[in-house]
Amino acid sequence: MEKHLKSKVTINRLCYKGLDVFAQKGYHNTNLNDILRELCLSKGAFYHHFKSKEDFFVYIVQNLVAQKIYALLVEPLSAQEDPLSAIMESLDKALEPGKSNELIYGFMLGDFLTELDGKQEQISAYLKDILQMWEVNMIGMLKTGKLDGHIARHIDCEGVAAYIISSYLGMRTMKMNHNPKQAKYQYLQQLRHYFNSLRPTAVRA
Amino acid sequence: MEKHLKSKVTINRLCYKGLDVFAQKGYHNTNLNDILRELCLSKGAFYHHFKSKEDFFVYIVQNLVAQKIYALLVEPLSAQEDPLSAIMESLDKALEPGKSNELIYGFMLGDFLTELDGKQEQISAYLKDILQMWEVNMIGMLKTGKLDGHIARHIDCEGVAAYIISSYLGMRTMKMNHNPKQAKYQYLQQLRHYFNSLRPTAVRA
DNA sequence: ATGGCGACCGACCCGGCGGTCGGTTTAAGT
DNA sequence: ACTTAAACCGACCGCCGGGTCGGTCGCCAT
Repeated sequence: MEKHLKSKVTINRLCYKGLDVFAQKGYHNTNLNDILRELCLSKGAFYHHFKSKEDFFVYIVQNLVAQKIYALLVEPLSAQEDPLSAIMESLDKALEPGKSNELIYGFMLGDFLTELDGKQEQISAYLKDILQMWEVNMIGMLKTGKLDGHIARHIDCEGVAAYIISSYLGMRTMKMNHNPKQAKYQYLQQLRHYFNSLRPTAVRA
Repeated sequence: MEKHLKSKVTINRLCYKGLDVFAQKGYHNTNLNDILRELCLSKGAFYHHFKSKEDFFVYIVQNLVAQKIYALLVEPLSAQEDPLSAIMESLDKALEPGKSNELIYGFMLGDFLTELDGKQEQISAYLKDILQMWEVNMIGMLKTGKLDGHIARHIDCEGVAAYIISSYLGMRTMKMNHNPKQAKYQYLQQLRHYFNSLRPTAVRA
């Protein structure tokens, strides 16, 4: 039974380190040797647990990334009655300069998609699935929010969700070097302006 | 003198095809052989004109991409007195499903940056320069627009510019597969809402 | 103890691709 | 006409990195 445990530990070490390196360098730029050297593991160990580099990556995406996205960005949307406040708060939290510095899960989704779309359709399908999970959930919340009077009736919820996610993903590309603190503040500030334009009282423009 | 001309023609063919392939497949995924085969040129021809793949790429970015960005997204900002209308119109035009289908120059800037940042600092510096040219220009226009009463006085122009560009870049990542017509419409619609929240009359929210 | 199997090792293979280099063609100068 | 150098050719190199494979070690069941 200790065998089984050791296996799990190794797989976990591989995945977390893999996520780290993939997030930093992208899929193609990452080579297994580097990961393995840092973990003091061999090629054999890797290919004992994973079928290929692609298999490895997909495993990471479907487990670590998807879970984190859900916990950070999807699930919190149901916490409040007002969807715009809920979105605001979830993004605020998601942009908190986290523990393992710079591992902002929403961002890397966009990065991977950008890199792999076109080529590697297989993989990007999984990535798109995750993004879509986020999107449809947000749309749903916006729609109920509209019924509850938190959002003006003429607003296109699909468009709003797409716009929010777009700005969130694009922010990473823009503000990579700058200090994250200020970038976050600026971003949330503008988002707040935008949200105000969606409120029922702010109709007529 | 015909020699010189022929050289220019070859360089042009290489660059346009290169831009095309780079935009589709990204920097690392693109290999020179493919480009050369399609153009019926040899390795020798390529390395006669360019020092390396990186040199080639930078040349394309600094010439074709930078010029196009300027013509499409920077220069039009000065065309109107109201910066928000000018930005709106420039993005509208930039998103027009263009001639050589799918060659949306603003997008590929973001794509390249996403792929190359971290690794390839050299190249991404050039990319960032172009983005920044766009950004500072937009900020300038917003500030004069504020003085002219087109924008509310409490608005943070830097934040607005960053937010606009972010949403523009991020939109590509999100809406890659969907029909561009609808995506464009949705995007511009939301941008309009956002812009309304920046107007002086729309203050108080 | 012993057989077996799962975890792991690391030398090796091999294809792809960036880059090189000696050679050939062709246009331009004299 | 002869030279010169440019544009261009394409076989070749060498490295890098994903993937393979025969082998070792040690836990566990019988």
